[in-house]
Amino acid sequence: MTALKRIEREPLWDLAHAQLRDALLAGRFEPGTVLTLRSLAESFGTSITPVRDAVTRLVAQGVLQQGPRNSAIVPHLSRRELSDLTVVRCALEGRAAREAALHRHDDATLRKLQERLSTMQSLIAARKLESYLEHHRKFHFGIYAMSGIPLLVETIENMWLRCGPVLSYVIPEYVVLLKGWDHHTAALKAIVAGDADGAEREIVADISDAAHYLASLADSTGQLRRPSLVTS
Amino acid sequence: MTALKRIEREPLWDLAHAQLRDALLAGRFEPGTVLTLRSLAESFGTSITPVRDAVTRLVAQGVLQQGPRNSAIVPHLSRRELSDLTVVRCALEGRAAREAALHRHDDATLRKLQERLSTMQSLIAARKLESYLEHHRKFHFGIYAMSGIPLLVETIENMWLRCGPVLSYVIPEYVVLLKGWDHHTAALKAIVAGDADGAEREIVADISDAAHYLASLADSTGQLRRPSLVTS
DNA sequence: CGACGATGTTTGTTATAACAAACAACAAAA
DNA sequence: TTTTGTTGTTTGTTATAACAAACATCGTCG
Repeated sequence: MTALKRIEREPLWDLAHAQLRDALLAGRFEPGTVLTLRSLAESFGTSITPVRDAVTRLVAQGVLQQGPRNSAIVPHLSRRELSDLTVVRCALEGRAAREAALHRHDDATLRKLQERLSTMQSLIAARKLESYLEHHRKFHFGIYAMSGIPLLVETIENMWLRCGPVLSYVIPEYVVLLKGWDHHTAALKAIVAGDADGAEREIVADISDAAHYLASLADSTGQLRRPSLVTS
Repeated sequence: MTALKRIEREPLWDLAHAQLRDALLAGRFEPGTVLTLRSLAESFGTSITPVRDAVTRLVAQGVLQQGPRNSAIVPHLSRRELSDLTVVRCALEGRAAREAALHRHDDATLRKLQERLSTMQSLIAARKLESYLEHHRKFHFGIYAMSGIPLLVETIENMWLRCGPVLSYVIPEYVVLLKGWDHHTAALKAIVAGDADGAEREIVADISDAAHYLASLADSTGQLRRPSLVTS
């Protein structure tokens, strides 16, 4: 058999899962929207079976909330839930930064992160905020990957998914207002220096500051909503 | 409307999910076993559709590992994975204990935990180790619930599910060998006293000690296996 | 005797239909 | 006008069948 094909084709529900996940993370669904299986199936051009698998998986991950009749609704994020999320994220991501600082790393990976950091700063200066988000995410997870603990990275990713929409439409204006990159450079510097306490402190400060800014935007009911949403 | 019926009937896949979850946690499946949808469906007396939902959910939670052809296999736990699990658990559960110590609590809940603690000690003395496990779990989660952060409790529960089988057949003989209840009483005492540092330290020590004991039981390949399993 | 290939079986994937519960709309009665 | 009962629609749930890929079995050829 000459076939080295290694087909490794992905199932339909995996595609649906990825698409839904990205849409949620990008904030393309209004919080409170009920996602019906048949409408999703129609938009994907498949049967309801694959989208049911995808939605089941997303609900299990906590990305989607399950409504009254086991319907999947894209979750609102209250100030309280954001606060809880912040506690868990600080524990997890702070620990990841600490573990990263305790290891010795290749120069290549360190240089890559530093390059990303400088491109992030130039993106801020140029007000290219759409592409900043992606770099922001990759910088954080680049640090977390340096912990060498896949389970930790996976759990952190789960938490990001839960607060994804809120981050997506608030971080850009936050980062241009504040001096947010401060903690990023400090954290990376601490990791390079092997300063575990400093790395954890800076990452926790980065998360806490952003969360504090977000919490100040909540309305009277404690709900966090998209501030402007200038739909093109 | 006289109807107070509150039907609240659970779907079949929810029952299958709960049964599988409990079986995993109790260690009734040998690690490495492939769970086929049709055989599970037959044992549950249902179609494959509900069990597919349940398995999908368990895989999404990381409780089950997905094998080569997207088949679900009950995961082996290597020494390395146990180590990673321990890091995450310490970060999470230590934080939960810390948060619990920072709050003021009802006397009722505190007394309930203390009662559970004394029954645990008497169970150890009487060598009733099967029922000890359940109390052990409820004591820990009783503390974590006192953090007042449901997301934190939920995430911790997820981690317990991942190492469930190993704990189930090792903890009993561990707890009778060592003076394991020491950390439990110390942690609860610290929480009552509002000593956040002490509460975190004791819970972390409890987890670390048990993990260290488990790691010493790994075979040459780094796999953790059921030590004796005296099947009745 | 050993290796290669055909064939049947197993197993996850997907589509479809039938079903039940919940919601919405409308009409009729108090 | 308000309330109530009925009906039609929506939507998640479950079963079943068809399908494709992977694995096992076994026969045939070298």
